[in-house]
Amino acid sequence: MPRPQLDADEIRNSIMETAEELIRQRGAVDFSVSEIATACGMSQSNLYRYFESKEAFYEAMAGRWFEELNTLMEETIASELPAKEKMFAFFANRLAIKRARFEDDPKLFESYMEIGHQHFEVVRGYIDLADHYLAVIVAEAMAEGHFEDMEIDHTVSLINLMVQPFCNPDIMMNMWPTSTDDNLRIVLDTIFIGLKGKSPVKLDVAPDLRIAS
Amino acid sequence: MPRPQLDADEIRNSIMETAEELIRQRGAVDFSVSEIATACGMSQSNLYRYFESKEAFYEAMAGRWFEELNTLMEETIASELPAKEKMFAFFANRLAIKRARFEDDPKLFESYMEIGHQHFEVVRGYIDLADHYLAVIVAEAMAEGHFEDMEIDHTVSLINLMVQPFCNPDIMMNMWPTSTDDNLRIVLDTIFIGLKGKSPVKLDVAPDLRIAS
Amino acid sequence: MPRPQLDADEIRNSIMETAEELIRQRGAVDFSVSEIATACGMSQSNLYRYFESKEAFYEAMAGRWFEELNTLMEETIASELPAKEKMFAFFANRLAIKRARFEDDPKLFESYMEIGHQHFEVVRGYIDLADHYLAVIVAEAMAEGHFEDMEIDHTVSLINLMVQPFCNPDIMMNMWPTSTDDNLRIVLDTIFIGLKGKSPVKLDVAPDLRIAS
Amino acid sequence: MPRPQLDADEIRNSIMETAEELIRQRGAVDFSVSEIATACGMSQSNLYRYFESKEAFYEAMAGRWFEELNTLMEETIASELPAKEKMFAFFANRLAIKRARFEDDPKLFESYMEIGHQHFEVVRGYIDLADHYLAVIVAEAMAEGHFEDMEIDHTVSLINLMVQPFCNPDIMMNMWPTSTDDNLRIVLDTIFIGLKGKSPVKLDVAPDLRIAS
DNA sequence: TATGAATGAGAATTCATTCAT
DNA sequence: CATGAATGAATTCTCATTCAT
Repeated sequence: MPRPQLDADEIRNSIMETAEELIRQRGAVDFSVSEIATACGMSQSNLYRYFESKEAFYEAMAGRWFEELNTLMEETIASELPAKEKMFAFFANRLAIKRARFEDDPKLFESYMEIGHQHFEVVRGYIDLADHYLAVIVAEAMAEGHFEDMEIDHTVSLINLMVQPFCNPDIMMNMWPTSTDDNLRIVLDTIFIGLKGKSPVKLDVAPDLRIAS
Repeated sequence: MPRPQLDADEIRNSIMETAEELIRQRGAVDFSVSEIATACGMSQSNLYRYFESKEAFYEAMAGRWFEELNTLMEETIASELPAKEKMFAFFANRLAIKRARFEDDPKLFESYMEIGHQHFEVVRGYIDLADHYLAVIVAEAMAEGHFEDMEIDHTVSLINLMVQPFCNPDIMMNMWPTSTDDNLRIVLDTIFIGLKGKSPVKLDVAPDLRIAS
Repeated sequence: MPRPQLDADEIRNSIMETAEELIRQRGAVDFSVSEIATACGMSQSNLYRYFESKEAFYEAMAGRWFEELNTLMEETIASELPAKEKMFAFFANRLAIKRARFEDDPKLFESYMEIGHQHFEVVRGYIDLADHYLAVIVAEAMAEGHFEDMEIDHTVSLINLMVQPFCNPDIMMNMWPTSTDDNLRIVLDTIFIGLKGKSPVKLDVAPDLRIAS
Repeated sequence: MPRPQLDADEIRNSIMETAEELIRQRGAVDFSVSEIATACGMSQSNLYRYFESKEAFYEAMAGRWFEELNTLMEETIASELPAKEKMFAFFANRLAIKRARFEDDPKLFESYMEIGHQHFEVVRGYIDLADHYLAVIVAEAMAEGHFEDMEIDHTVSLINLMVQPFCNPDIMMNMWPTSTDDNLRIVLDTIFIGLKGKSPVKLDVAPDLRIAS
């Protein structure tokens, strides 16, 4: 009578939780498989039952970071908001989560950043996905008459640039009090008002961060 | 007749230059002592004549990054400018150097960042020193009547916060076009005008980054 | 009511058949218990119900190779043929099987050779047994008047030597078209005619392989 | 004053000699780097100073086996003999060496065979080289009027086939007394006399091993 | 001053094997 | 009868570091 293998995922998760605990204590740099295994109270070899390789483990850890964010993005995209509100939600929802995480444990937050830097493919995947979704929203916005005379890719990349402080955790970490919902709204307002096809170039020169009261 | 030991320093330097070259080519992650040694055309063991350990080597590399910046800070501090101008110089001078370095070789710049992350004690030392110098300037400013009713530590940390985009290379790397002299001046103006003891708290909410055209 | 334990043997057999399939696909080198288990659609641990160890499994595989050959040898020995015919049958019967196997799947054949090399004890057992049987036949032949003045051991080993290309699969693999029934008969004829006690040494020089059209 | 690094090759050699000793004692299967290292009285890590990897070590061992044989082949090729004599020398010279080695230590011989099986690329290289040289000789023979109406590749492969028992150590090991100079000469005679373009196909069927008195 | 030689600790990974269920 | 979980020993390989010369 085979035991249910349902726990596999649970164990995987509990391993990752333990690993998080480890990270909380000693940072994310350079821990060895055996260290994690010990922390989990199991043998190295057994860890390999749950993660194909150390690399895979790190990927899973990175994935874990993005799980909730991904769900949120998808939900936002699926919602029926008008384009501008959808875009706001798109950024604000995720901002809220990141902020919460940071406030919960800044050091852990930073450690996840580090993992992200070291396993950038995973991050890159998330970024690409987010870019894709943003493009979808921008397309909707265009259908509603916004961003006239602009090309969609150009628009997406400009928005991405201006919105960095509310997206990019590296920056957020350093500019914490600035990365607020309020400022996000101001930036998006500016974008929706100001971004037209006439003078896209000016923006590279102009104050791309006219973040205001 | 023992030659002056100055050679040692020269060699140390040339090693570090070679290492920089290496980093330029292949990033800063994970190079081994033997790799550096080979690049320098010497034996691993000989490297140990010049650096006590790999750790020490990295520290020296990190220190190297700050050398010029440190000198500049000291010179600025020693100068006879009025407090506000001194503070501007204090930040602008270093900003100029960092900008130059970044423009010279962005990848190398990033690699140094990485080294900095991994050997944060060195960075921390520099930051603490900069904080100290900033405190000195703030004290001078106070003596001149600025920042009335503010405590010095609080003032220093608030200034630090607002001035991040012109200081913190991690942020600079991401917000390159924004981290300009002009914007720096605007920020400092704002600080000198706005920073008074009455409502320090407001700043967390208020536009801490009124960076303008 | 315990079912007859015969099942066990059946399963053992089906495992080995699956293993053979595996070998057909990817050679015999270095497969792991878990690989076999997966191929058999069962757990590693369950394999241990049927084979005490990996070693035992390989032994069984090697044994499998010899099973049919062993039976054949025994039958031939038990038969009532005159010694010379019996000896011919002794070699020709097995040659036929090996040839059939080789022609059926040369790669599998080679893989079994490999297993044989790596688990030579099993092979050795078979060889010793064959030697023993050959000795029996030689004894019968002597009783019939052949090989006069020869010592039985010497005779056996000389015959063995000359008969290698029809016995030793390593050689057969390389000299396939030569290892025919016809040539076998010629060799045996030569042996029965030529092998007398007077000048056993001559054979080292003389035509030990007068294999002819 | 740097110590001479001349010894590197010597050490490499002495390691291989020790390894040979090891092989003599316990066969060639599956020894680990650490086992060799221990036998050599050095640390595993130090072995890596002399061989880039275990694979490289095995390759060197295999290469070692062929060194002398390669030299001999080259010398023979360079010699001024008539084609037929050159071909005889080509095979006989190497046969002599292999025979000597076998007689010196049959078990070691067998172990080298095993290494060869497991690192066939090296062996393959040698075989290809030998094929190439044989082709050169055959070309010379053709220039002298032999093998008329035959294609060179076909001729080479036919010769290779017939000459196996004097070339292929796997076979030699099993047919030791047969793989003599005398028989080699007979085979080559047969080849030079019999191998003509008229009926190349017949040979596959016909007595390719008419090794005679 | 500089070298080559050598090492020991530790890395990831694999695998045969055991055992409670 | 069969499973999944777990392990421990082994393997190859890397690397910072030391030391006699």
